Amino acid sequence: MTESGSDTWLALAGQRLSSAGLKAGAARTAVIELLANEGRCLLSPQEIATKLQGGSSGSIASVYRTLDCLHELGLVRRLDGQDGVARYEINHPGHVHHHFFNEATGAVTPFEDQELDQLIREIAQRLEVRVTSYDVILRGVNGK
Amino acid sequence: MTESGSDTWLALAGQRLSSAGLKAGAARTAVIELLANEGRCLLSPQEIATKLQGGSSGSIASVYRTLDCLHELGLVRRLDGQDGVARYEINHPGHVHHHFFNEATGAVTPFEDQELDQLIREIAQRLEVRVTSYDVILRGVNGK
DNA sequence: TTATATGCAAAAGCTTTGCATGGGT
DNA sequence: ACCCATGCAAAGCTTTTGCATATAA
Repeated sequence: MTESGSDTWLALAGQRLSSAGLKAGAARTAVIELLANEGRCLLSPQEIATKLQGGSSGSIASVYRTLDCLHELGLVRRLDGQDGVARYEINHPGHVHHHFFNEATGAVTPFEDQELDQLIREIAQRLEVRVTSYDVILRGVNGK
Repeated sequence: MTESGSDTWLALAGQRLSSAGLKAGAARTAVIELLANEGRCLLSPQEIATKLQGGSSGSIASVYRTLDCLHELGLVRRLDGQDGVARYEINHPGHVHHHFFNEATGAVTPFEDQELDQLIREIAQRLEVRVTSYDVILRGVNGK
């Protein structure tokens, strides 16, 4: 049985965190495990904190600190929503997806498109820049 | 002499605002004229307010209200930055551009790519959605 | 004259930070 | 032992809102 995406991400996270000289505390571990399980698409810090409220660990401050840290290490992607709330999702190397926001319902639909990713690489070449991250955000409504 | 882009936008803005039953006050007029002159690429509300401080009109509240209003009418585009600040630029119909953020310097480079815009239309079709707005955000550094 | 616009100040959020305590290695 | 992590509460920010006044049409 091949290793699941979550497991590889979890392993990568543990590796990078210890490489950075960081120690595994209860709150950060809880956030990371939550992300590994259900962090595939855009969770807000508040949502994460709420989901963690069952356990004894995971103050809102630690959630923010953990997300900051993971973002700096390239372990999560961050999207800043129009509602002034930042949302995060795990960053799977070589497995990018993008987002369609339904403005009528608020629903978010992730999608992939290799052609799009390829074209962006070409654009980066043309601009003579090295792109370390990118987002494609579509907004609209269903139908047609 | 052909009408400049700013003038067409200014005309369109006046038209849509009055169609919406809104009245032309000093503060909003000042913001709109500023945008027409130098609102091609990503200004923050604070920057706009500062540029307006010379005149007697343009409190920060009115700047926010004006931008909100223009955004609802589709007259400006809005991008939410990673620093928690929303930035606006005039929305030229049929003249989309996107943004490269240099993470080292903070500089923003706008770019256009018709192939990209076309591909996004195709993706919208595939997803069976009607896209009313979209952003492509590149981040990275110069070189290579 | 009536509905909208404006400015000020207060309020509302989200996010960050200081500090004392607890925990990993 | 030493350094990092955590929680709480306070502070910092951007943005929104209430309200009285001024102004466009």
